[in-house]
Amino acid sequence: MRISLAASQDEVRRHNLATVLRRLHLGGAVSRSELVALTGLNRSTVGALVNELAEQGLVVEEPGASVGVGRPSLVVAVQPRSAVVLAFDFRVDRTVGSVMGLGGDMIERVERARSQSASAPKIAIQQILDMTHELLECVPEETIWVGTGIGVPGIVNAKSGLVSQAPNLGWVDVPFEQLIRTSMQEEFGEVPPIFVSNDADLGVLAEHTRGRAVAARNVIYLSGEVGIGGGVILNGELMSGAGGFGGEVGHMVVNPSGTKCRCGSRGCWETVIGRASILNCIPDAEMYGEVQDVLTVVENGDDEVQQRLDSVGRWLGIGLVNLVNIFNPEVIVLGGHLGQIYPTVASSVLRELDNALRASRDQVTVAVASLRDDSTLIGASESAFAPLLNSPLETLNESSTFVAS
Amino acid sequence: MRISLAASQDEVRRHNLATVLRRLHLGGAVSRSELVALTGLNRSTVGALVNELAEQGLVVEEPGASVGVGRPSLVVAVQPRSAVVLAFDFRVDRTVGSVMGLGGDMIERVERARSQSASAPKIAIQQILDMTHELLECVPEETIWVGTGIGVPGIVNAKSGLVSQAPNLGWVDVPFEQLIRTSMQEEFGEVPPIFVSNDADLGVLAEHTRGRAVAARNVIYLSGEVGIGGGVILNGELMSGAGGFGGEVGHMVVNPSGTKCRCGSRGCWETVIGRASILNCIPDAEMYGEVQDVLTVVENGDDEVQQRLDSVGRWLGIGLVNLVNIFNPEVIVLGGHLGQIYPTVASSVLRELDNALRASRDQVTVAVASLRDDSTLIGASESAFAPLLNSPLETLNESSTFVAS
DNA sequence: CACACTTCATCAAATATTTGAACCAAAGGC
DNA sequence: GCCTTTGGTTCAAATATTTGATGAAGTGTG
Repeated sequence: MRISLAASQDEVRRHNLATVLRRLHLGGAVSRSELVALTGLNRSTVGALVNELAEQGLVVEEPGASVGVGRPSLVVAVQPRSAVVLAFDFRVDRTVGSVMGLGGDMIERVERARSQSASAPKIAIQQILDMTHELLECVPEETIWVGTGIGVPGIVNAKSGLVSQAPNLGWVDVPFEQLIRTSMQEEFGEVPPIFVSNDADLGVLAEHTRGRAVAARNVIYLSGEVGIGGGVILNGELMSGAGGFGGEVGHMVVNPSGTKCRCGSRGCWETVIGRASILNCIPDAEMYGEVQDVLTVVENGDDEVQQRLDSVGRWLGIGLVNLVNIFNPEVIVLGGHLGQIYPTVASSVLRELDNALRASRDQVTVAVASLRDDSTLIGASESAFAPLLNSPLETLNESSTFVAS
Repeated sequence: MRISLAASQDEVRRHNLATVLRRLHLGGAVSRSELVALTGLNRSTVGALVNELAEQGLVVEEPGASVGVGRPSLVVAVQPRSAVVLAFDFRVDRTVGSVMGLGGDMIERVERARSQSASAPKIAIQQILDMTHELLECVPEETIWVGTGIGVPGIVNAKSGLVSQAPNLGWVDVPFEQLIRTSMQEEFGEVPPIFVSNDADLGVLAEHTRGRAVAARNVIYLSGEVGIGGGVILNGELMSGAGGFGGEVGHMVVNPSGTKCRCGSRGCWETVIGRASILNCIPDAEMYGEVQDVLTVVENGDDEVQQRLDSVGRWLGIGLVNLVNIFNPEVIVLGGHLGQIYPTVASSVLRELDNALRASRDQVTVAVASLRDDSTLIGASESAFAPLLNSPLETLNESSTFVAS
């Protein structure tokens, strides 16, 4: 039987160091004395920890402005250019890439279109390599590259980096992480770890750490891209499931007598609230239209289209009832086209939501993603920062060879 | 913003002590050297930890049988009578109570029937008090009573012990924990902590710690009592949600055009796989029949009833598809009447289950609860042992006044 | 039956980390 | 200009794990 590993003394040090660095990365600059209050540690200990992080170049200390009587406390902040990650949001029609500094600074952001036919892994990887070159040039010297995070719209085993299924890309069992790693190694030599994850999982991570759901510990994020992806955070931790495939709420069956879904099942949620369902609200829009077109028509007072859109809203609500009953979350964050249409259909959604069990219904809020188009991108960067935030010294040591440019 | 509390040295000690005791409680007796291997700690450290637990009377050491060359290692085992908990499974038609010793020993088990009309909290509490008297008499002197766990078929906030809704009992917003505590205090003086939880949450806890799903870290338990309850363990931890109301999968809508559910919604899973759906497979059974009656009819070769039961099986499968897609669990454990009918309808269930996403489908196993009728009871005892297993010394100290009898 | 060999428990010393107190530095208030 | 308050620094004390040495308790072999 497995047993949670026992802790030793260096574990304590590592944990405390990680706690301090994570606080600075997520919450921004704070004074030393606030750190003392937040961590519950002794002044001396906090001092030692901050000094260690400062020696590593990860943080800087500056005299703070005096707020009242007494000696002003030193304000400690992360050094955004000390360690960076590369983040990619690999979408169906384009790839977005960025360099993010410690603390969440977006140092550079580039976007490259990609025709739907050019989704073959080989081409995809070449594109990412090109962008990597471009992005790394924006990083000052001496900066350490600690990792790369990539979001993919498909079913991904985050541990192995294997993309099991990505219907919108036409991928099946693509060992994406491995492919990227070998290509990068050919080009750059040894590279820091690469993390491939489901886009919605990264979306919820981002909205939880820097978006609409920072205050909540139980969050559901729904990505409306082409299909419907889902990411779930429970008790502050990303839900992954046995193989990292958890959270595929788009293929929750809400209407067993409904239309066939490409997953093989019938009446999946995706079939009634996916992008196509919204475009279908106006005639002939399915192939070329945009979600915004539908919203414009509604704004112009077309009652029939409004009613069709409300129907989508009702289905959205029906699925949300299930999620609320199952997860009892504090916040449900809607991204992509779901976030776009929500203001218009909110009343329909909320009316359905009242069918949820009262106790859970009372605790939940439905909201639109506040990071907008960058949820996945930011989540990707957070996933790549995770090792550094979990064990700063060790990760820095291992990554110290990856000095950018 | 919240921050995970930093660790100090005594935290380490507490954690290691807890690790060792938990291993002994869950996995039974092991030699000291095996503990060294399991925990990764040093021989000396393990020795010190075991000694401390032995001083507290929680464990005993005995010379082990020699298995090969070399000095035989001491075998360390829990002292089942050192610390006990009371566990109650509060059902619709009866209450089951037991005293459990450390290590999971069932020292005594009693059962009291209760007419459905006698479910008023006042009567319920009197029954529990009576049983408490009876159970405590079975405990040797000097034994420390560290807590009481109670499973209730309803929506419970485990933190506050408030039963928000328990339709089968007719309860709404009953502060069960508080009521029991005050009554117990009147009778016994100060008493150790009382934990009230949802019955299915305790079911999954039990099957995960001592039942069908010990090897898995992602488990779903479905209790088929009157309605359908659900308990979920993710990454080894019980999923609770924001208010402890999570896991109510019985009210997942699987058929929006279906029949009205008593929760107010329409087409909940409970309406198609609840006890009533099964009894409805044979005529006039709804009010007085037993699930076993239906199975007997099927065994006798009644094709029509078999087909009706298969239909229930299909609905079971449809809901499981959702759960598999959403949670990606390793094991789904069926309890209560769902466990009873499963052998008969397995093929129907599994056929539907093939509609789940392949990656998740391949990883999941459907099984019948191995603890049978005692899942909730055993889970209740584990919930009451939790504080002791998390911080042995502190809990023992606080509980030391509650010497049984 | 004695001796070598293996494995394990125990003890003292070493190491590492947090804690707490004393002391000093820096600001505001009177 | 002095006092009070707040906070950083330094150093000894306390505590937990690890290391290494030593002896104990078995098996196996000649």
